[in-house]
Amino acid sequence: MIRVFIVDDHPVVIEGIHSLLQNEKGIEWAGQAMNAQSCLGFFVSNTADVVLMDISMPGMEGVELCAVMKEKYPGVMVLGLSSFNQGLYIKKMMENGASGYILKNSSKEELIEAIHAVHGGSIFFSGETGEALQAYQKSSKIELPVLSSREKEILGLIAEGYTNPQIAEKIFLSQFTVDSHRKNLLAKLNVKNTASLIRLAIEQKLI
Amino acid sequence: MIRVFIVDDHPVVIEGIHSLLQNEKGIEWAGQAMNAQSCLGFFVSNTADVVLMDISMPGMEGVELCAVMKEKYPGVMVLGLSSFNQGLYIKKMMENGASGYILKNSSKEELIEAIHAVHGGSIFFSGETGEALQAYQKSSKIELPVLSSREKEILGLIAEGYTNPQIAEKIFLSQFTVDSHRKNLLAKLNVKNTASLIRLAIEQKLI
DNA sequence: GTGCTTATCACCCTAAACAGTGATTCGTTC
DNA sequence: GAACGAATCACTGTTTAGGGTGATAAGCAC
Repeated sequence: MIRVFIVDDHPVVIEGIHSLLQNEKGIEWAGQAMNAQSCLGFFVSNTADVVLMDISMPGMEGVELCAVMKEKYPGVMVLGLSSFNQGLYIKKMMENGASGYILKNSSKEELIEAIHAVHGGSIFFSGETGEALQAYQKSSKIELPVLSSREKEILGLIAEGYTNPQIAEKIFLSQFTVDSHRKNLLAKLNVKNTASLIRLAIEQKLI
Repeated sequence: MIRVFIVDDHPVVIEGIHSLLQNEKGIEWAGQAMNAQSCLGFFVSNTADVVLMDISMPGMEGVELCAVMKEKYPGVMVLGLSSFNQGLYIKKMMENGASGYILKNSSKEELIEAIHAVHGGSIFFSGETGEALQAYQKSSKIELPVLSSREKEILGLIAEGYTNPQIAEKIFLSQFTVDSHRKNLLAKLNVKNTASLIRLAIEQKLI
């Protein structure tokens, strides 16, 4: 019987996975937590075999929690869990001792396969995340360039759907200036257009 | 022994819960406060394991107090407490680090169960509040229109940074066609430009 | 068959985005 | 005080996006 614990700051995800694992033989629901503290609190007086851990919790809470858990309870296997496919986070999780990584929208079969694999001491990556990790390790050890506060401000407004003229009016600048900032954003983040910019910004939690 | 503290601006509620918890083994009365300042003052030189917190205090005092408490004393578990079953407040409380939520008219058994659950690091919702949260979270999501497979395909390519002419070449269509699909995406998802489109698509997990 | 949706293609026009270049001011750092 | 990055503004292009309109064909539902 594999005891599974989950840490995620989204109740819906907890519920969803709980219902997926319910009635699954060989798997037992150990408990749940919505933040790192709750998780650590649980393990003071309880234990589990596998911890499903959301790594995109506020700040680096997921990644740090993983490190703490593996230091205190090395026998507990950590399976990273996130909404999207992000190389940087996956890599950090693995460096901190995680045993695998799957997406929240994984199928029930994949989830259960991952839990069994990890419990048996294997490393498990769902197909997509494996590709992301490889892609990340190949290409980008690129530290995110530092964005100035003005650039972050404009990036946020772009993401909200404002055009350059609208942004210019909104924050009392020339549209030439907004245009410049926008081009600098594209250059700094090494993307070619708005679509890529917004996607990168969201994935890197810049907005 | 779980030390329970209560914050509520209604003396009657404090008294009522005090008497409910009196003589309950495993639970100790840590103290009480009638506003946020008093509560913070108490925790300067004292502590508790679980704080029952009225979130419908004047203004947003409850919600804000919750955030402050969890920042200063993350080990203290906050259990939201209110007369009404209001999704928005529940959601805000949870976002600010609360571990659960119950109604003031909950039974003694439910109250005690909630305190133990929260103290153990779990999340606890009384049945009704759970429904309210779900209802709220549903309503906060947009009724997503159905996208055709072609539209989803093109949406994905847009998100990867391809322009319309590039997409047209890639999937052997006229760029007029790609243009049409793109405009339909904007119309269906009710957004005005690429930035909003990509943001919505990611947030709604369309890509 | 009639109506509906999807998928395809076409054109016109305006607005916005993107590319390149260069400039001034201001504050900080060395 | 020289060097640097930030923030600002300016001009000129080309490309792309977005708004509007309309058409044809295939497939499905009633």
